[in-house]
Amino acid sequence: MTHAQLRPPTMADVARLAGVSHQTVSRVLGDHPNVRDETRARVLRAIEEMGYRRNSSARALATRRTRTLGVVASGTTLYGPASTLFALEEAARAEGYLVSTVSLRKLTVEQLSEALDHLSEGGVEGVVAIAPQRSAVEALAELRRPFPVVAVGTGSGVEIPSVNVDQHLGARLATGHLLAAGHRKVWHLAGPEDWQEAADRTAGWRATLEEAGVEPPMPLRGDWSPLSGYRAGQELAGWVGRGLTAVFVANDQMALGVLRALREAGVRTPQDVAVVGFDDIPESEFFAPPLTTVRQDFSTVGKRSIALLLDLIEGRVPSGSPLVAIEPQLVVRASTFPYAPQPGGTPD
Amino acid sequence: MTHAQLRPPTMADVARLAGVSHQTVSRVLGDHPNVRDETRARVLRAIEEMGYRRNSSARALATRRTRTLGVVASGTTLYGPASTLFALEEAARAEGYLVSTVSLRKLTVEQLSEALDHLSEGGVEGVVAIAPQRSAVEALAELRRPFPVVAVGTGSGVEIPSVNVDQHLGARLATGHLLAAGHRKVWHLAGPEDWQEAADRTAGWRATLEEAGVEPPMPLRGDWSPLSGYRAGQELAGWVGRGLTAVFVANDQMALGVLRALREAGVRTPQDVAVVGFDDIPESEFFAPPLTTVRQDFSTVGKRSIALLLDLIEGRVPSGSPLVAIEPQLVVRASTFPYAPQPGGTPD
DNA sequence: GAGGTCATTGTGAGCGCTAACAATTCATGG
DNA sequence: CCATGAATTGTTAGCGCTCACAATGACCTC
Repeated sequence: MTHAQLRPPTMADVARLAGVSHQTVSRVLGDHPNVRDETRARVLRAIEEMGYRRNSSARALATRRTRTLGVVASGTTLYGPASTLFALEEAARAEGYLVSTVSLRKLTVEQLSEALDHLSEGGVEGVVAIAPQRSAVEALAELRRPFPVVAVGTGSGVEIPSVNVDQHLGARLATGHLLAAGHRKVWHLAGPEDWQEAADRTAGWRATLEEAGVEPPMPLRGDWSPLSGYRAGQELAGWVGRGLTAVFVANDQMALGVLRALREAGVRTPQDVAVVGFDDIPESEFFAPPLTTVRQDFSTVGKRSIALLLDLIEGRVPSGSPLVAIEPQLVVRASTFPYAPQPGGTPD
Repeated sequence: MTHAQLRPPTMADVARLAGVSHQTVSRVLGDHPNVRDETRARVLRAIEEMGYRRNSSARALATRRTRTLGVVASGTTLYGPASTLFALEEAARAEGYLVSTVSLRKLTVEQLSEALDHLSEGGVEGVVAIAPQRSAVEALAELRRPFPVVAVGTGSGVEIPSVNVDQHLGARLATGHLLAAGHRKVWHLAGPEDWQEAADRTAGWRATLEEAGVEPPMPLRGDWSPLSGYRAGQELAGWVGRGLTAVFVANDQMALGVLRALREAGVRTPQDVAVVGFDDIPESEFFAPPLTTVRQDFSTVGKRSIALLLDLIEGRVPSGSPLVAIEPQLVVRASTFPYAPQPGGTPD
């Protein structure tokens, strides 16, 4: 920088230095074709020399486009939401959009409403809501909002465009795997009642058992945390010897708690009881024993969500089906078979 | 909404409906004191009726303030960065700022530079960089940037204002705990060489041993992943019976891998070998056995970082010391003592 | 009742950019 | 050699808001 300035340089300053009009500078910056090479070079040199950066607010005002998207999420320190968030940001950036995030501790209607207001004040053109709680989605549908909203993980049957992993299928993979391994019945530790994904997993588990002609036992319920899994595991341990040989746990963290409870109760996994989780968090492979689980493709979720949102923003007809469902994948490890595959050898 | 409009309503539209000037509307929105109650009510009614929302770009252009902060981070699906990110966003929102995030897969100089450009295009007033790799911070210091930058987790001795958890102290707590428990020597599985936090933890471990008059053994090195911990654990298992009775592992995920490797080698924890981790991820309490570890207060990190950044942006003298160091806390569990505290009873 | 103060409201001028159109230059061919 | 049109550049008018200041009117003081 040649000299410090109080105000950052404007397009007009650059134009003056380059001996052109400000509009020509704008054209160079906008990659407009009709600019002579020599002129373009002169302008670029002036921009470089002054350290000029286009003022985004002025640009947004003139174009009526902020090129910013919003994301509302909760539980962002958990693997699933964090992965989704990451995938969303990456996909948005690839399209030239900036992402502003609001992370909530609890997904109440008020919090959600405040979050949307905050994002709206920030001028976002659209929002992706990672809102897996039914109440939240219903609230979302009611709220008056000046931009399109796409929901993630809300399941089907909602009035809002949404992108989902097929939880029902995931639960069928998990439950079917246990039945195929010879277990007569599969118990279930479900997630919180209000979560659509929890409900879908439970439904998939139930359907698989019923199709096999098995009466589903009463599912236990946790709150996704390892602690709630631990408590449920203590209860499950009481059923060993009375027909319990296999459990489908609605997420990996709770499965971790279940494994600990079983171990403490002297129940061996998988010899006495087989356990399947859901999510495939990075730790699962190193649990005691390594956990069979269901992997979700968050990267695809992110890409599809952003694509859908941009379609809505630009007024295009959505390119995919209105309700996107992404296939999950079963990852088999030692918690369901009496052998331990080598770490690092997990299928991708 | 009474009727759909092609263009969203402007301040002038609201003013017309309320029978005042646009400036009065602006005053109502800005909570300016000198507005008659009756007038304010009339304006608010008009705003409500038209569903008016202030245009953030125009406001930003006129005030020269976007009220947006940027965050650059990598490894955002890991517990530490995700927690920091969450804390940053929450703290910024409390101050009325929006946060735009760029999550990088790898923290190379190019990626970092692109990320800052992207945020700059988005008009951020300042950036927090979660950049724990030394090379990244050095690059950051070099880059020409039109806004202040605060680093997190870069350790001291950097030319950039930064906020850190005192890693050295954390390592001393961990190592000292093992020595106090009667272990003669403490082995160490370090994090990646380029990470300042890894280096600080190693230094703290080394210093503690040397002060106790113990020759530090050669540390092993991992990459934070459970898999690298597993491989290191296999090597460590070979030293059992040759003086190895305690290991300080630089993070919880690697500790998980170590625990599995020891278990598979028939080594009991903590009876044969005691293990301490670092981070206190939510799963640690449910490892086999529950892991003694060092907890970092990410919430404070977030608050201090935002406070520091805002000081810089507003040209204030930073209110705290220029280099903020936050105290970590030892959490003792079963992996270092032959008893298992009840889950849920962990100190906060 | 002239002059002063205060609270309240209005007016005009930008903020820095892009879009639309106008103006200029340049090459080309009849 | 000038008409014709394409390529290139400049001019003007906003985008919707806030800031500084001007104007208005109510109320007080002497």
